[in-house]
Amino acid sequence: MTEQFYPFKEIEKKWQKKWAGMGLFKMDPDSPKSKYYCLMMFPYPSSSLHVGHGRNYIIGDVIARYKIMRRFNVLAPMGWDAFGLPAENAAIKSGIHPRISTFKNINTMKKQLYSWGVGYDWDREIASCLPDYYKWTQWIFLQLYKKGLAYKKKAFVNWCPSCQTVLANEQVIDGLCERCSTEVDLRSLEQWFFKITAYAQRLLDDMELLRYWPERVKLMQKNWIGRSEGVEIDFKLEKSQGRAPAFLRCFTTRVDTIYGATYMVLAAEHPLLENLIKGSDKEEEIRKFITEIKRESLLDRVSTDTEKKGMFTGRYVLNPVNNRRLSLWISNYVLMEYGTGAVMAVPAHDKRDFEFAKRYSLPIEVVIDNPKGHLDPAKMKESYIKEGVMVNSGRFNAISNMEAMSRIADYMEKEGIGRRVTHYKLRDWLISRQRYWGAPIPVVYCDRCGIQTVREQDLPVLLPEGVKFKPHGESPLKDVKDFVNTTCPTCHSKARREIDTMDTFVDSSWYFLRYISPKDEGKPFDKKLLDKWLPVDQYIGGIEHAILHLLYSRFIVKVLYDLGYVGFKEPFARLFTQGMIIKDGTKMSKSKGNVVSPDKLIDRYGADTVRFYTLFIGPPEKDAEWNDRGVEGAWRFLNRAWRLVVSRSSLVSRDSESQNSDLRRKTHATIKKVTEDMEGSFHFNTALSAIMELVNEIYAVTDHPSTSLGTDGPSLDFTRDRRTIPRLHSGQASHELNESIKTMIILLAPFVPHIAEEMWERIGKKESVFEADWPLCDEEALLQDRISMVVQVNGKLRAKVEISSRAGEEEIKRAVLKDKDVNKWIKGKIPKKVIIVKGRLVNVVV
RNA sequence: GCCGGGGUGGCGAAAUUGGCAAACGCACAGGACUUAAAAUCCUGCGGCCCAAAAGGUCUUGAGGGUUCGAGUCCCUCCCCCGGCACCA
Repeated sequence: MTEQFYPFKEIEKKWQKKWAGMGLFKMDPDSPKSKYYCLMMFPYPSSSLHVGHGRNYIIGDVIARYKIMRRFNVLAPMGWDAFGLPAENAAIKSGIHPRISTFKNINTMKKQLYSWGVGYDWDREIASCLPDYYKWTQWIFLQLYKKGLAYKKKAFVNWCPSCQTVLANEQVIDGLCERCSTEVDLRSLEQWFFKITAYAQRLLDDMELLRYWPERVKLMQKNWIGRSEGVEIDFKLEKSQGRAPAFLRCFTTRVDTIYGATYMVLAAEHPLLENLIKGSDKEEEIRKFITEIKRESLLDRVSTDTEKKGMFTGRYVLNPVNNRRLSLWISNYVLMEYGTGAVMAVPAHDKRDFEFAKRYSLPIEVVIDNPKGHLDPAKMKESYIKEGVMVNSGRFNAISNMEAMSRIADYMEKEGIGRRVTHYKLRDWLISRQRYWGAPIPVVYCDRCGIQTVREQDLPVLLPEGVKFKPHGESPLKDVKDFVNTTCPTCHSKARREIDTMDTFVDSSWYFLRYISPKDEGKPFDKKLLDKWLPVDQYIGGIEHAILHLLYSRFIVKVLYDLGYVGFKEPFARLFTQGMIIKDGTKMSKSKGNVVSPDKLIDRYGADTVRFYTLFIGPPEKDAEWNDRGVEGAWRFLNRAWRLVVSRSSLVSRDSESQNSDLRRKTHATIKKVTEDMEGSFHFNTALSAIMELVNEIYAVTDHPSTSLGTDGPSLDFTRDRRTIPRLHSGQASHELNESIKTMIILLAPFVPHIAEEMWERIGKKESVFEADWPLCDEEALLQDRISMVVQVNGKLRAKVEISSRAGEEEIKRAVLKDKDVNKWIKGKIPKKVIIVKGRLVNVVV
């Protein structure tokens, strides 16, 4: 008895072994071919992968395999983002060291990747938790420190009470911890920062180099960096004396509205506030109010829904353009983190100022009038923030507010009352973590010499093994005496080590550089090699890293560029962000219990079926709903293609000339479509559809026992099986049929590599299908003698006309106007116009 | 609130970028093969009118517009998803 279905188990094992043996994914450093660096975001080693994760690796594998077939020298490495909280949290519960659980997980995941048929150059594997890797993470810290880009300061930082550590701004989502969704506190702590703000402008400017990044990712980064241009203006304090400041500086992007300022507001954290209220008769009351605001949670503080509360300080400032006296307020709606912590309030033209003014009955003055209807402050229901004409603004009246914006700024700079400045929302990157499972920050504190960095030759600062994991608000490393107690690298007297570890995003901000020389013990990377291999040609990963990882990596590479370590400004030339796999309406997660494990599916249908379905489910950049029935369809198709090959020796087309040329046309149209999808959009779903159409066509032009000769004809493996197989009357397969089957196999290879290899072998090929030439589309084959043109009458589809493909416009027109269906609709009227779209359509207008 | 991305059959989705809407697949229905089932092969499969066929007619979130022709372009509006958000 022959197999009921294609024997995927043997096939997959066989070819996975062969690829490893032949070094299909080994990058050849001496190859003369052009390089292609195909990179997938390295995963965090969690317990196991589900089919949603699989999508990422399968997409990358398809691209890598395609590029191998196109004769590129492909680098497709894999590694592990192996430091991080989940392993440490598990350790707290189970007592098992994070290193052990991490490597156990790595092993599981590696097996899964292998069983998917996903290939990598495993000789280049890295894990960020290994000393030979984090040594260089620490080295990068030292380079930033030397450049003044790593610094320690006391600041209000985000603290997650559950994770017991600080978090970067980027790791706080809606005031909650990105990891555990616990509400984040603000704490004043001394912490290490990377000065990413020094690169804000360049991170913006260099987006020009990111032509092949998704627009939305660039927009998200732009938004996050949040550049805004405006004017800083000094407002003199009325009756300033004693320790009270002489003036208050505020920032505005709407300097055109300055004549409409009716009060000023300070943030509760404003550093000059203390001296302003001292001695005021309501000092106590104000102080109480300030404390109250400061106690508001971060969440409330930054929410637009939070009620605006304010209190008058009893003081006044003077508007420098018109000397108007403005009352000075404190409110929760002004934040110290942005601008100067002081805002000139223009209720007529700012939503928040309007709300506040209404609540505290502060004056509203219109200075930009609506050209569509005069604004009356007494009747306004909301602020007017659109463009308009300047009014009540002294010498700037009657011009457009857009023009006034630059003219007022000019005037202020000339008079020395204000100057143009640019602000960014981007904050410096807080990299200290009070946790164990991370790279130690290579810093030593000496009572005599102060902060000292560890010397490069003393790296790595090893993470000690014997540690109590339970967090207590400070790094668990604090309790490891052998670790903490050290000597000062400068004066050799007793000193203490920094006990915080680095944010794991530091590890992942440079890993793609290490793949180029992963075993180099003397340096983190080799500039010459790096400049050859970078930037990454294709980076593939999830959209969730649009800001965090992708922004940090860009920053670190720019720093390394400035230091002369690398010769490129951007790490990733092309970025592809794949969509999530959804199940039952939400993304797969263990806690929701909706994960689909690939292992069972691979066991039942084989890796190729799972790959096929994952790729066929929809365009890879979009989210897609997983449907187990769809897997069945992929399985059916692969068997259908398989039967074509195993019965091929007895397969012949019906002997018609025209069918042969139809088949050849379909074959070459498929080559064209698949190649376009591979080179352009990565829309593998349509590429696979096209191959399915080709298979359908092959079936259509061959005969089947059930419809023709029954049991006559050459016998073959499958005849005892009752299944219908395509087969011939007699004779041999036509050249066209052979070509189409061969083409089908090659085109399928990047997507379903195991079955493609086996089919390739079964049609008598000795070499691997990945060594075969990718077929070229013969444009000539696409041409047809006669084509069918669609005919519309007044834009409505009314007929189809068969005509020579070489027919000129006149000939087409004649043929169309002769057609009886067309005439039925023209009803003797004279055509006003006949529009001809060549090769496509004719529209007769009457 | 601002900025993106969407809305097409019962479902996943296609549509050479302004030219036959629904390719390809799933589900479903009918047929062939089978004692039977599974598998396989073939056929059908947006709505409405018509007994059926032929034919007609409507249909891409809603409404309007541009055009010989609109899923695709423009305007107004509704809904879903994502990002940012008292950012001055």
